[in-house]
Amino acid sequence: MQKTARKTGSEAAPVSRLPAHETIYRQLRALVLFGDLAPGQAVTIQGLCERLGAGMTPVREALRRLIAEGALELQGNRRVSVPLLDAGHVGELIFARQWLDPHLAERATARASMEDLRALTAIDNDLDRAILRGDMRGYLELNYRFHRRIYELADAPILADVADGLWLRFGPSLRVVCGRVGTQGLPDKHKDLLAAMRARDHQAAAEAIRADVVQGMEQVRQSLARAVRAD
Amino acid sequence: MQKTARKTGSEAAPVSRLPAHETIYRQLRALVLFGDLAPGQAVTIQGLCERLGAGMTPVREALRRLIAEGALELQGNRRVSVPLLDAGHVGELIFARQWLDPHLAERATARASMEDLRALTAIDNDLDRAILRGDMRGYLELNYRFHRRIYELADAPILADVADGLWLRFGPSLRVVCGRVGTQGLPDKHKDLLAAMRARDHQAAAEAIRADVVQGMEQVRQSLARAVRAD
DNA sequence: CAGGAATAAATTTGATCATATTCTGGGCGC
DNA sequence: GCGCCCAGAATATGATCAAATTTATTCCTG
Repeated sequence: MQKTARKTGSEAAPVSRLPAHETIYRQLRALVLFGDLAPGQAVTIQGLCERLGAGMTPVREALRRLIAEGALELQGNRRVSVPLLDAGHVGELIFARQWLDPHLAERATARASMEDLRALTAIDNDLDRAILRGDMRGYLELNYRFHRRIYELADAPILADVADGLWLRFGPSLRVVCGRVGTQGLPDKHKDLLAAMRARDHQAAAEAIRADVVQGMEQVRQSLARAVRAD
Repeated sequence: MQKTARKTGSEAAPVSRLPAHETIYRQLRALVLFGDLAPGQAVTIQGLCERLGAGMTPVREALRRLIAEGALELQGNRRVSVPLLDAGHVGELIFARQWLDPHLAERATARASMEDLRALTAIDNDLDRAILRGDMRGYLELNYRFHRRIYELADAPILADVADGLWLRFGPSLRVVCGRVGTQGLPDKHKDLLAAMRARDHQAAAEAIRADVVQGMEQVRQSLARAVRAD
């Protein structure tokens, strides 16, 4: 996906060659995905222009993109905000991921090279360290990268796109859960998944990822129900 | 061009107050969905500005949105084109719809009012007339509206969004199929589905929609394989 | 006279455009 | 064939216009 096709051997400035709307998009996406923007929070175009130090055209384009992906929503009249999920929405996300993630994990199990598995294991080890460190942001990023890597390995671009889009929808709420529970309370099934992938056991891989997804998403659902009750 | 609304006391123009980027998006979306743009065809911003009689900022925003939804793709350099599907992509779409559409149909069956069912039946009757008339564009639009209505009735906004996004991806190719086969060669299972929904038979509704989806998508896959062979 | 609701000014924010700048790709001369 | 240059297209800016929310005022009622 790197479009830094220079014919010169050394690339001194690979990042500045990216269009501004692309870099803005990535920054904004990270802001949503890792919870720097809270659910329900309103975002303004001009506020983002100042915050990210950019003109308004690139910001507007990035916003349209995020809105189309469901990461942001425009409420009634032209205002943009981070979506607030209710129990029904989380139920939809659970249903979707419970079907999508196992399928992609099966495909990834069939296709992953030893090198891929090593890289995946390395991410998971970093993830464990982030948990022990109590580094919530690191946990969120590495957990995302772990699942994202599996999507990429599945070699199914459309389904991977869909799965990736789902992450953008519950990212902000996941951050809220971590804020309540702490990183300790979020065990995962990554070890089971990695073992199954190494053994090329499709069935076990699908079951491991299903358990991981359900566990994490149910925690989001319950945390959300608790928030409503406390309201 | 629709700026006919004055700020005079009487509010006579409720609809024309839509932003330009929104109307541009809808026009462009229809262009993609109903095959006025062929797969592989390149689109230029300035060309669209002239074609739709709009400034370039709204066009750019609409394009970003369509690209994010997978309806268009930007190839390495900054050119934008209608995606060309291969067999693998169609396989992914079949897999996704085979799971998503039955689920949404089940939910719609549980929730649809008699009024909803009458409206759905009316759409299907119009669809039949379009087929008899040999009106391909009408067929494509009404078939889409039929399925789209079911998504809406399911009361699952996120899953409906995902399903809707899938349509944007195979819309152009569906048009190509119709161009080869003609409207006669595309029977559907809508009658079975409507009967099942009237009887509130979830199981039968899911099965009917599954058959409809598989039948239609397999035709796309085969037509596409034939195109490759002829290439 | 006080409280409140409706209305009108003001400010904030979004939408659009015209234009300047940068980048890509192709043609021409060497 | 290789490199330079030019046309065309995309990107990005800031100004300007319009809409919506907020704030302030006023008038009516109890």
